[in-house]
Amino acid sequence: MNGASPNADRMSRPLLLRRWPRAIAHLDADAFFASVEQAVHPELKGQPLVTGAERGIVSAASYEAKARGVKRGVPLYEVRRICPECILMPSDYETYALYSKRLFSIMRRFSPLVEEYSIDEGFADLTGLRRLFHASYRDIARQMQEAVAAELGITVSVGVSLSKGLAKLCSKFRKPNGITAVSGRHIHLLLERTTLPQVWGFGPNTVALLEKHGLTTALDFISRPKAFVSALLGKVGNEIWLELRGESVAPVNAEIPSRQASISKTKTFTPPSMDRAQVWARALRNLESACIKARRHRLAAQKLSLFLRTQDFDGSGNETKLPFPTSAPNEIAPHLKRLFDACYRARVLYRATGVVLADLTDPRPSQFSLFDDPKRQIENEALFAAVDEAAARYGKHTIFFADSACLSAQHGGERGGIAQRKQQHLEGETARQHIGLPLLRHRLKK
DNA sequence: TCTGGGGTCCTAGGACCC
DNA sequence: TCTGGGGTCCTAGGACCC
Repeated sequence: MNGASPNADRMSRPLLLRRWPRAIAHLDADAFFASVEQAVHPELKGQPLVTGAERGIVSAASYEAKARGVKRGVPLYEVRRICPECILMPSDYETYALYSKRLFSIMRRFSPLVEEYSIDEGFADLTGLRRLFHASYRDIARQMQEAVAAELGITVSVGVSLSKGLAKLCSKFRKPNGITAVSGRHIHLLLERTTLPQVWGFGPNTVALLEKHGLTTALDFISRPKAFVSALLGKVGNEIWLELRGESVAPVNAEIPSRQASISKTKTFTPPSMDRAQVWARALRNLESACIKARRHRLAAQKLSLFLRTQDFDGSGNETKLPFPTSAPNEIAPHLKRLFDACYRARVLYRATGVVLADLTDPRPSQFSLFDDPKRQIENEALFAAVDEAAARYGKHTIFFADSACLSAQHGGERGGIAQRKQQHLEGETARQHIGLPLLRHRLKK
C-alpha cells in the first residue's frame, strides 16, 4: 500500500479513518483500599474505617466513615474527633495490588482490550460484544460488576458510553455500586449536568480559563466550535472536546507499561526549617528512600533531580545526569550535594524536599565502560544487598548516612511501639558512623 | 481551599547538525 | 562568511491525574 498510486491511497483513507461508534466501559472501585480491608476482614463490614494510618492522613474512607463526614486527606486527629468509633488502619499495598490484579483479570474475561488505568480503575472496550454475550452493553457491565462482587467481595461502579472521557463521567454519576450507560442520543443530558471541574483532564487552570469565556458546563464546552477550543487549549483540549462529543480518540490501551519512568520521594516537614544541615539531611533521607525503592524494583537511575519547596509553595529545582546507572545512595549523594548547593538559599524557610530518580534502566550495565570502576560497583552491590537485608530485619533506615542522623531522634519521638524503639536503638548505635562494608558484615552476623 | 505523596504527558525554546 | 530552511534532541516548566 505504501507508495502505491495516489488513487489507492485516497480510497483506503476513508476506511481507515472511519470510527465506528465504540462502547467503552470504565470500572471504578468504590473506596477501594477501605473496601479491600473489609473484604479481607469481614468483621469490619458495615463499620466506619479509614486506611493511611501510617501517614497520619486518610487515604481511603469506607462509605460508613464517609457518611459520618470523614474524607480523603483529613488528618487522623480530625478523624478521631469527628468519628471516635472509626477504625484506623495502616495501608497494606501488597494486598491492594493483589485485589487489583484480580479485578483486571475479571475484566479481561469480558474483553481482551482492558486498560489498567490505576490501581482501582480500568477501561474495557466492549465494542461488538453484544452478540457474544446476548446482552446489552449495560447488561455486560452489570455482569462484570456482579462477578467482582461475588469473587472479590467489593463493589465497583461502572460507566458505559462512546468514549473513555464519557465513560469516566458515567462511572462517577452513580456511586457506589452504580451502573450508568449513556448512548449517543443522551450525551447532552449527561453533559448539561456536568460542571467543568468534573471533566476528566480539566484542572483548576483550564477551568478558570474556560469560565472567563463564560462556560459553566461540559455541554457549554462541546457546543463551542472546534477552532475556539484548539486556539484556547491546544491538542489536549481538542481531544477532550472530541471525546465528550462521543468520538473516541483516546483508545483503550491494553499494553502494560514496561517499566516505571521515575521514582520520587517527597517529604513535607513541620515546622519548616531554615537550617542548612536540617534541610540537607531531609534531602539525603529522600534519596535513601528513593534508592531503596529503586533496588526493590531492580532499577537503576541515570538521572537525578532535587527540588526544595519554600513556605509559599515556591519551588526551586535542579537536575543532573548520573555518570552511570546506579541505585546506590553513596554514589548519588555527591551529585545530590552539588544540586543542593546550587539551589539552597540561606534565610529562606523550606517546608519540603524532594528527590526524583529518572531514566530508569536495568541495574547491571551489559558492559563496563572504560571509565567505570567495576570493583567499586560490585562492592556497592554487596553493600546495599546487606543494607536491604538489615532493613528487612530491623526496619527501614536502620542504616543510613551520618549526615541524616539528626533526623532520627525527632522521628522516633512521633511513633511508638517495640519495633520503633528497637530501630531507634540501632539508629543511635550507628548514627555517628559512616556506613562501610566491614561494619555491616559484622552487624549482620550478630 | 488545599491537605500530601507518587506519578505521566505535553509544549516551548534552545542547541546543534545538515 | 552569510542566509535560510529543516530536522532532531534535550531541557524546563506547566498541567493534570490518582
